[in-house]
Amino acid sequence: MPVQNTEIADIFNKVADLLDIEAANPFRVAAYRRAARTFRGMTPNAADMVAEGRDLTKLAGIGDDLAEKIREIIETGTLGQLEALERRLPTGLYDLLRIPGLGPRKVRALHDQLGIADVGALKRAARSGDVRALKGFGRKTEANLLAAIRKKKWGQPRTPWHAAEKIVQALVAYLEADDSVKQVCAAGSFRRRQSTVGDLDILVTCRRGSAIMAHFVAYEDVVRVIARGETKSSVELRGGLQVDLRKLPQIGYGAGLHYFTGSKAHNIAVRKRGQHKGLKINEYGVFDNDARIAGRTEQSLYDQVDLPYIEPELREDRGEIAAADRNELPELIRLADIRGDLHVHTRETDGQHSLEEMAAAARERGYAYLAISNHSASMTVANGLDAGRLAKSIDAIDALDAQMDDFKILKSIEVDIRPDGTLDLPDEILKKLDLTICAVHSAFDLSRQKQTERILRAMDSPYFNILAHPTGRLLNTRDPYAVDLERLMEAAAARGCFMELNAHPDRLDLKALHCQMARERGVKIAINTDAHNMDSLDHMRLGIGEARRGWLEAEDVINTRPWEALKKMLPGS
DNA sequence: GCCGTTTTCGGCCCGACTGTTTTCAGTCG
Repeated sequence: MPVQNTEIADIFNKVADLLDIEAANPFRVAAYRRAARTFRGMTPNAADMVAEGRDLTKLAGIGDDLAEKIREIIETGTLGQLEALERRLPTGLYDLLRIPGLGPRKVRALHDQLGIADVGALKRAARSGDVRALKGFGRKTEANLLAAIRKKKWGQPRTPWHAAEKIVQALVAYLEADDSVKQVCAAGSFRRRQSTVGDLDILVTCRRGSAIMAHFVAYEDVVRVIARGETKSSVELRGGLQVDLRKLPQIGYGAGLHYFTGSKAHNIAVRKRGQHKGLKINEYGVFDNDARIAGRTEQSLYDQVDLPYIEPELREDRGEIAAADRNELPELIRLADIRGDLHVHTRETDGQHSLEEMAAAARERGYAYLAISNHSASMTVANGLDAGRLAKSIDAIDALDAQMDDFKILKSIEVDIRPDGTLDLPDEILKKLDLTICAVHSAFDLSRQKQTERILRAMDSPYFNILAHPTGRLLNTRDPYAVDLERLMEAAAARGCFMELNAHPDRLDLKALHCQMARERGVKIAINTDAHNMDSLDHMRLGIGEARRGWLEAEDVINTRPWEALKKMLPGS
């Protein structure tokens, strides 16, 4: 398998970490981190770009030197510079850097003066009181380090967006209950709708003399106050999530909201744009010399740098600023654009509710249609349907559908793609369906090439319509299987089939970056919930969030269309 | 190490809070 972009990013991040500890020029360190970020957020494979002879220095933050290092990584799988660094410094220092409160300077002091090379050694030194004796350290630092090690805080998994949303709702309601509070808003990666969030950034504006920080740290779920100041406080909640509260002046609310929404890369790009115009942009406003000229709203800030408003979901410095400059920002899809769900299960297999109940629940949500897509036979653990049971299910759907005049129930199946690339049910029964969802549920560990060929072969079937959860990832649980998505997308575009954005909170698969890739290649997406019960139909909004991060417009999504229009897009109709 | 609306050299985004400090470095976002 060719070297992946994420591997290049990892190597550059490691180089940056070790150079940082060696106290190299901080801008040199930043250059490696910026390059790492470029590769983590890029869809074309750098290895392919090199093979095609494309110029890597056209990429943001890549100059001659880094381009050469990228070529070395692609050819050898490693970087001599990193190996040299790792000969000088123990690799256990990577873990030390991840401990909150330890940055490159302190890690270096621990290593040089106490010979500490890993977390275990730090723990022993802190317990014996050696750490507090170092210049720049003290009793409190030592105690904080021990506490952090004990809680393994640095390895904590990120919180899924939907779990963060529950926490946000409760906390926002609590803050709003304080009479002095005027506005409350959750910013950060939560507002950008990232599928997982590392911490929460809550912003407030208050009346004069507010005691909001005291109110905040008194919240019942707070287990630890990390920092408490006039305008900023940080706490840890039960469950480990860190929440930062910032108090903003009303006059700079928009600038603060922009700043704390991020992403960091987007902010830097916008601020640089301001610099070119002689303006200073910070969390308090837009300043011309010392005069504030904008910042009450986000719009006023974008106005000053001659850009239209950019939706939070797009603020990743992945082309949105250039697109805004050309006035070519996408008009992002909204929940109200969705007309039906094409992937739900019933009690017939592993769902919790009946066909009638699921249809009624879909109708309640204002949908015009619902496709019943139960599992196929080889999913024995889910009581998958064989041809006989599917035929009966088809009759039941037809019977119920006949009773409805303003709602359509569609006959579908989530048919397994077998390891050899054949579909799990015969064509004779598949042809009786309105559409099919095709899915990989087994043999996740095939080589990248075999997995890709397996799915490509399945796509050859005239009854292949939608590829379900195309990478199989489960957030915080299972990595995506190895597959060449670019080839799959090219094939999907050529064969007129579609890819799913599975809105299940642990899947969100395709992820945003891949949605953007599909859009660029003209592959349309179906956003489906994979609901196994009525309530889960509401996961659609999670899918919409991910789709918006992936630049999708209503036009790019097939289930924004009336059924008659969608039907015409399916092969064979 | 990158990069150019003043630059091929000399800049590089910016501010709050903590802890260890008598005026600030380090960390964090």
